Amino acid sequence: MNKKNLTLKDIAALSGVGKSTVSLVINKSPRVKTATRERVEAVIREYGYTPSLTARALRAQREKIIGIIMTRLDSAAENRAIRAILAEAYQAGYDAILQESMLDPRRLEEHLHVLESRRVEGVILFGFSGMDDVDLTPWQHRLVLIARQRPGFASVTYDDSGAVDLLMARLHASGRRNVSFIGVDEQDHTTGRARYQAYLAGCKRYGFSGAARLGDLSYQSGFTLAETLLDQESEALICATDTLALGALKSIQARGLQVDVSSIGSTPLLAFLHPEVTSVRLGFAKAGLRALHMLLEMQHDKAAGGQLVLPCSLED
Amino acid sequence: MNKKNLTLKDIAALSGVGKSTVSLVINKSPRVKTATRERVEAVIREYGYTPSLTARALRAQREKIIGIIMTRLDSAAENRAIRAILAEAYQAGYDAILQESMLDPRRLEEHLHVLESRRVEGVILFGFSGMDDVDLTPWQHRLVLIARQRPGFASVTYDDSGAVDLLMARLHASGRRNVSFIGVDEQDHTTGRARYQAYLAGCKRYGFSGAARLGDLSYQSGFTLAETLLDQESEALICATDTLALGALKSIQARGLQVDVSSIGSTPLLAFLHPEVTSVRLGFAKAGLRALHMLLEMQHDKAAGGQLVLPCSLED
DNA sequence: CTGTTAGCGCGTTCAC
DNA sequence: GTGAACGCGCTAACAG
Repeated sequence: MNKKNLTLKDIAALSGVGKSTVSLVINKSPRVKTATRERVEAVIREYGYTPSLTARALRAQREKIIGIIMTRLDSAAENRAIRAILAEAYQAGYDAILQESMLDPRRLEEHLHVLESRRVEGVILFGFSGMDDVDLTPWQHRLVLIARQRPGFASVTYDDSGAVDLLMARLHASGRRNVSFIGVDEQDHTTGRARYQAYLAGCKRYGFSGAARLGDLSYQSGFTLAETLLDQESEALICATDTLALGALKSIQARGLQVDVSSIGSTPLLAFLHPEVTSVRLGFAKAGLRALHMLLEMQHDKAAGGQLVLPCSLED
Repeated sequence: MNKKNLTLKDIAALSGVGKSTVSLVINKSPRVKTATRERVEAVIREYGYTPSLTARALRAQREKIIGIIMTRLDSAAENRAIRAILAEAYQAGYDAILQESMLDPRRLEEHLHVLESRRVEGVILFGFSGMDDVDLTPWQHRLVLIARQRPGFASVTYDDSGAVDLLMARLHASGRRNVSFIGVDEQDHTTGRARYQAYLAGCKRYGFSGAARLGDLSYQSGFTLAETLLDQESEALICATDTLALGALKSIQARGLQVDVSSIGSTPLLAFLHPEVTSVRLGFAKAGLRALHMLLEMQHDKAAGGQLVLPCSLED
């Protein structure tokens, strides 16, 4: 009853041919007589045989698997990137092993080790601040970083300062003078420092007044910071992420303030709850796609890769 | 330079012993002289050798991999379950291949086929309405369904009607008489029909008046339905999911209605944005955990499994 | 041109 | 502590 997994050899016996003939049939080699092919195919269908990718991988010295290490499963941004990656990888015949680093370098190391054991062909790694000490050298030519750069490594990054610039320019154009900012601690080099510094630079350039507060990535943080940062005088607020914006907007709404809020991420949820908010699209899905493409190219050409900075945009 | 993957054989040669000795060392067999063991271990460390799980799996006839097929990567509920599963699976030495069905039975079939090729040990499948025609027989003893039952299959389901009952009882206790409902089309048997029917039954039991509207799972739908369903007279509203509640609350807030809203899911986001809302915890994380445990037990004991219905709760 | 035999890839296991 | 067989599919070389 428990139809134990059939093997190529079994199929060969059942259809009265040699192992290799079955293999040829499976791999659609034209060098098999049609009659034979059909007989073998019939047997395969009848017994529901599926060749073992494990054996194939062993033989081919090549697992068609990639590892994806995200920081957090519930990051909306990474989610969108992953979705694009999974779909595309699937098309290319790859499967993905998913892991979560939880921003913990130790966990990252462990995960990389597992992926090494599995002989995955490549890794897509969502970078985070604490990972700078992790040695990625063994992966140099089969790893693509997302959201973070490292010399000598392929990467796809978002245009953090460009995104802030877009928002600042827009506020300048609409005549704002007072522009505040809610962001993330500068220990986070991208979402944190880069966006904050871009804000500071923009203030100088456009002559904006306004204050800034930095916290963590949670909406709670957005709320708390907004509470102390904003008052009746506040004209405009830029949030480093949509999540922060969601928190800040709660405070704004509760106090009935009139503030022009804009943020970065362009999450569907934010667009739904607060359509009046301008949010920059960083291109998460595209980032995932490009990262995967890079990775696949790097298989064939070690020189491929490079550091791609994705353009951001305001349009829908 | 390209330190190609070393094999057990290489290590054996480098340390001047036989393949099997290296294998014994790796597997911590006590039958190796300490001196030899240390020499081999030194070589392994020096060259950074990692045994191939692929080869091991082929030999052992057993891949320590499970497949997880979720409906949508961005489902907060599934996300929480997955997170629990990944962490626990990792502890047990398993890795997970993740796939997204997008509620499409065809995609589900394809994914199962891939998992079959990979010879995964088991599958955790997040059920959905359109999947009834998909033949799961070959997976009968190595698959656990979540959020959906099927005769003869192991499953972990949420207590849909129990959750609604909790909310209805609470409203009854606080003296409500007019209770409306926003749900999901009955084609969805669990989130849709079960919760809706529980609402109808509750109305009869407690003598509630109130109307209901069904739509899809989006917050847009929640909003739209609330717009037509609620008015100044509305006392209380039950939403089949937190997402719907989020949509409905937007309408409620915009119109300044006073409605006691409750829902099912207990998402952190909802708790943050609308702490006044009562939301039932269905136990997503626990569901994931239990599903994984079932699956692992089923490896050893075909008879394990069964249909577990998770209790829901109101407390934090 | 069609199909078979043999050996590989890599870690495990068992008899010697 | 070791060689050899094994698990499964691929493929070069070879026979009909």
